[in-house]
Amino acid sequence: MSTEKVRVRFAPSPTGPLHIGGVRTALFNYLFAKKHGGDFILRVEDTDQARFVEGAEEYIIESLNWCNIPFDEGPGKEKDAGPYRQSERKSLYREYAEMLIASGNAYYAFDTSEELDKHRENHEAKGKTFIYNWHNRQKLKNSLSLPEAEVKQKIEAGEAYVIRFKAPEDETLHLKDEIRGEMTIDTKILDDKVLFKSDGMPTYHLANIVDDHLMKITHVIRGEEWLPSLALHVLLYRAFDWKAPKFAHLPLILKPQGKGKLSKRDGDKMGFPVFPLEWKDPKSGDVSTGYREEGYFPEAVVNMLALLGWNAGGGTEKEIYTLEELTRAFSLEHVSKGGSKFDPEKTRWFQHHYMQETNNEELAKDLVGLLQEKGISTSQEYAQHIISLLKERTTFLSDFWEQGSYFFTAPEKYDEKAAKKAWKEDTAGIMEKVISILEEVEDFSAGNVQESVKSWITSEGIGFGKVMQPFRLSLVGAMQGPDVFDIAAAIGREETISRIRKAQSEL
RNA sequence: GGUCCGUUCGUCUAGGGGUUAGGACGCCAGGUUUUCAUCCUGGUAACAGGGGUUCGAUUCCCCUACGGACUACCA
Repeated sequence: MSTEKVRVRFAPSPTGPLHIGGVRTALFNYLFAKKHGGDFILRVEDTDQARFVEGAEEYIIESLNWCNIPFDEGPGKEKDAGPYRQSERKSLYREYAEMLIASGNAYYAFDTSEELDKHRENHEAKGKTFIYNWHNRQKLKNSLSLPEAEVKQKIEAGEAYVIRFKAPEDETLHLKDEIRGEMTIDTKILDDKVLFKSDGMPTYHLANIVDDHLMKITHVIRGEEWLPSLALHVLLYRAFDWKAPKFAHLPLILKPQGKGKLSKRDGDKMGFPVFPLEWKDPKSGDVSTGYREEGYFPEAVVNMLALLGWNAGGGTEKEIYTLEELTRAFSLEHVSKGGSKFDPEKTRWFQHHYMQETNNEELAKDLVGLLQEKGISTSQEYAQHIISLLKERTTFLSDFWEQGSYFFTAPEKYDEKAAKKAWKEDTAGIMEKVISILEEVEDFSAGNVQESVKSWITSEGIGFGKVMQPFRLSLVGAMQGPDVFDIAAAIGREETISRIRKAQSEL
C-alpha cells in the first residue's frame, strides 16, 4: 500500500466557457480527491495562445466556486507546485524536451506545416492517412534523417523547428484505465507527436506530462477524448523514467436526442443551458444562458451531474445526494463506461426536489429581491407566507412570480375560457352577496372566511361551483392556484373585495 | 478510411451464469385538491443481432451491426 497523498487536477484550456461536461470532469476529480483526503488542483492549460479567450479562466474559477467544488491549489491559490498557468511555466518545458532528445526519445523536425499539409492531402487523395512515424521519418526533414552538421546549421540559423517524440516501432503496450480496465495498443500505429512547437510553447502532451509529474499528480481523471493519447502519455513517462499516475477516462455526455456529444446548439434548440453560468462571448457578443441564471441551485446541478454516468453501486436506489454524501460514496469503479445522453427533464426534477428542501426564510429573502427588481415591494413576512402557500408547486424562484403574481398585484385580465365557463348572467349578483359576507367576517383569516362563505352557500342551496369559481377568477384571473380562501386571507379583505368589484365591472 | 472505446425500458441506471431483470425521469390511468399544479397509488416499457462455452446465458468468449472518441505545430 502506498501512503502517497492523492493529488488530482482539473486542467481546462481557457478557450471559452466551461461546458457542463467539463463541470462533471471537475466534479469527479473533486469527489475523488476529497474521498481520499487528497488535493484538487486547477491547472490552466493555455499553451495555445491563438485560442486564448479573455475571461475564460475567471469563468472557470467562478463556475467551480458556484458549484461548491473549489480547488485547493491553482491560480490565485499558489502553493509549492505553482505557478498553475502553463503560460507562466513556459521556461520549464524546453529543458524537458531537450532531455528527451538527449536520451534519443525525441528529435528535431524541420518540416513546415505547409509541407505536412501537402503530404496529408496526397495521402488522402489515395485513400490513405498520413502518419508521421517510424515508417517515413527517414524520408522527412528531421534530425534523424539529416546529417548532424546540417541540423546544427539549421538550428543556429534560426530555422523554425518542432520537437517530435520518437514513438517505438514495434511493441505491444498494455495500458490500464481505472474505469475500462486493460487495453492493448500496437505502437506501430502511433505517430511521432509534436511535443514542442515552433513558437516556443510545448504542446498539450509534453506540458501535461511534465506538469503532472512536477505537481505530483497521482490520478489523472479526464474526458474520454483523451483515451487515444494514453499510449503516448504512458510512453512519455517511460522515456522520462518517471512513475506514471493512474488514469481514468470519463465517458462523454451526449445529445438528449440524436447522435453525438452534447453541444451548445442542443441547448439553444431545446431550451436548456449547457453552461453552468451565463457567458458572454467577448468577440461576437453572443450571450449563452447558464444554470445559475436560469434559477437552478448548484446542489441540483451537482446532484444531476454526479448521477450522469455514475452510481453508488451496491443496489442502492438513492438518487438524492448532498456533496458530502457524494464524496463519501464516490468511486471510479462505478463510473459507467458508455456515454450518457443528457436529460434536461431530469435536471428539472432535481431542481424541483431541491426547491422543496430549501427553507422558506431563505427563499423569502431572494423573493423580496426578485420582486424589487420588478418594482414591487413586499415584506419578508408576506413573502414567506406566500412561499409557504406556493412552494410545493414551484421549481424555480421565478415561479413564485410567474404563477403567483396575483399575490402581489391584481389580475390585469381574465382567462377567457375560464371566464366564459365561470362567469354567468347571475354571477355578479351572487358575488355581491359574497362581498357583504366578506365585509362581516370578523377576523379575516382563511379559516373564518371559508366558514362564513361555505355556510352561506349551504344555507342558500347554491352550487359550490357557482360561487367558488367566480371567486377564484376574481382574485387570480384564472382557474389555478392554491386554496381560494388562503389567497383571500393573504391579500386581505379590502383587496379581495376590490378584486371582486373589478371582476363585476369587467366581466 | 484507420485506431481505440462502448452497447440493459424512450432517457439515466441497478444487477450479474439459474431474478416475476429492480429503481428514477418521462409518459398513461386512478386518487387527493369543488380550480390548476404538487403529492400519492398503479400501469406501460429493456438485456442490439448471430454464433460459441455451459445442464443453464442478459451476465463469459468471438463475429456482425450500431454508437462514440481520436486521427493538428488544438486542448
